[in-house]
Amino acid sequence: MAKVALSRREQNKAEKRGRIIAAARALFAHKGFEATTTQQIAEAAEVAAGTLFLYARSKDDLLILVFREEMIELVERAYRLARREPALIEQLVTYFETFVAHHERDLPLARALMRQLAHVAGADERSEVNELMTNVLGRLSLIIESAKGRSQARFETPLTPAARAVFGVYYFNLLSLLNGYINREQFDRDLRGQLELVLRGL
Amino acid sequence: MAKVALSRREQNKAEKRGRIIAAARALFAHKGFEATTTQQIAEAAEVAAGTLFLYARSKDDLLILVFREEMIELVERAYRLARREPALIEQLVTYFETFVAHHERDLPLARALMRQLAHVAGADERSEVNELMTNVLGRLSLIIESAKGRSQARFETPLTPAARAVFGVYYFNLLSLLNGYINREQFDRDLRGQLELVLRGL
DNA sequence: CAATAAAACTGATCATACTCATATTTATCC
DNA sequence: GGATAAATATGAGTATGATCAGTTTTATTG
Repeated sequence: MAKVALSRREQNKAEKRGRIIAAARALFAHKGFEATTTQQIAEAAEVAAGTLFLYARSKDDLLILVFREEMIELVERAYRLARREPALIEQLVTYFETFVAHHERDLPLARALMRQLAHVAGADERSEVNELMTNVLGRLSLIIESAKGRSQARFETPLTPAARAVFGVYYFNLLSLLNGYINREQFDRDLRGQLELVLRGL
Repeated sequence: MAKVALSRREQNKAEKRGRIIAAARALFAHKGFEATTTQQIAEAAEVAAGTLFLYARSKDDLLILVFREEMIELVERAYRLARREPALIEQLVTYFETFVAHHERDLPLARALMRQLAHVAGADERSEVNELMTNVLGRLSLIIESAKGRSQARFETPLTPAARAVFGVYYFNLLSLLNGYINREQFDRDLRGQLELVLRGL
């Protein structure tokens, strides 16, 4: 921990930020995203209504604030679990299923979060989301790279495009799940089937 | 045209609907989606503020109203253009590039539209969006199926999963473009590279 | 055609995300 | 440590998407 010499100001800000995130997380989980008002979050965090918008550009932005650390841990865990699998297809399935299992705890909220991730507002938000995506795609690249060593992927396969293609497949299926076009069972089947297809080629 | 025997009521509704769509389209194009108020649309369409919400459940929903027919034609045109190509990879690239060329005329609006398509509100909207997606994916399936006949795709490749996988790849790249992570040139390169990858397998 | 019912429309009203002029708190300087 | 500047917080105010009780228009019935 390199948390030395936090000035009074920085302490207060960090503390307030923490209260806001905690309040937002609790209310979103309890009442849902739309049903939660920014007033309620402000009250629960014991800050004024306007203060909220010094820490998040918008209500939507609160979602990113709330989920950022959570997502970083999730990606880490998904990667750890995926690495234990011997076959590339299982690694990919495990990686993505770990995400979905997490999202399944609160599908409406995950839906709101995905909406926000897919519609970044400005430069600041873009770089935040980009950081997260880089993390997710980076792990995917590592998984694919290691599969090359086990002869489960061609050596010529470029890692970044491969990771992005595979993620695209996952993402579209996730949207189908979150928007109620398919259920979890179908999602599992579809994802696996499509990933197999991508590994083999059409 | 099977437009026989429109009752007075149906006539009025169709006319009003048309005015609302036209007004919304014009204002969105001219001032952008966020900067356009529902009041302005109502005024331009010469209906009361509340009437708007009898034709669209929400402001966001107006986007779907505005773009539905447009999208149907676009898919048709993209399919026609794609069929002229001899190679599967070129067919896919052409199909998707036709979409993007259309979206490029107004990127912010396309971004708003994609956001809405990815976040359907209720059952009615879901079926509307579903209809559109079925159309898009259906054409994709046809393209892939015909490639089987030319030995550019395996016979065993299941069409629907293949179409969905390929679309997923496109969709994720489209989001990157719309959110400003990449520019058009990069998009073109990335899309082609990733589609080639999916055709060959990893 | 008058009476009744059903559908469609209206616009004042409401709820709430977000702003901004003002006040308060914290840091800096001599 | 008092004065000044900078950063942060406040909450009343604003803009606007959405609602809904009341009105108007259209259809139906006898």
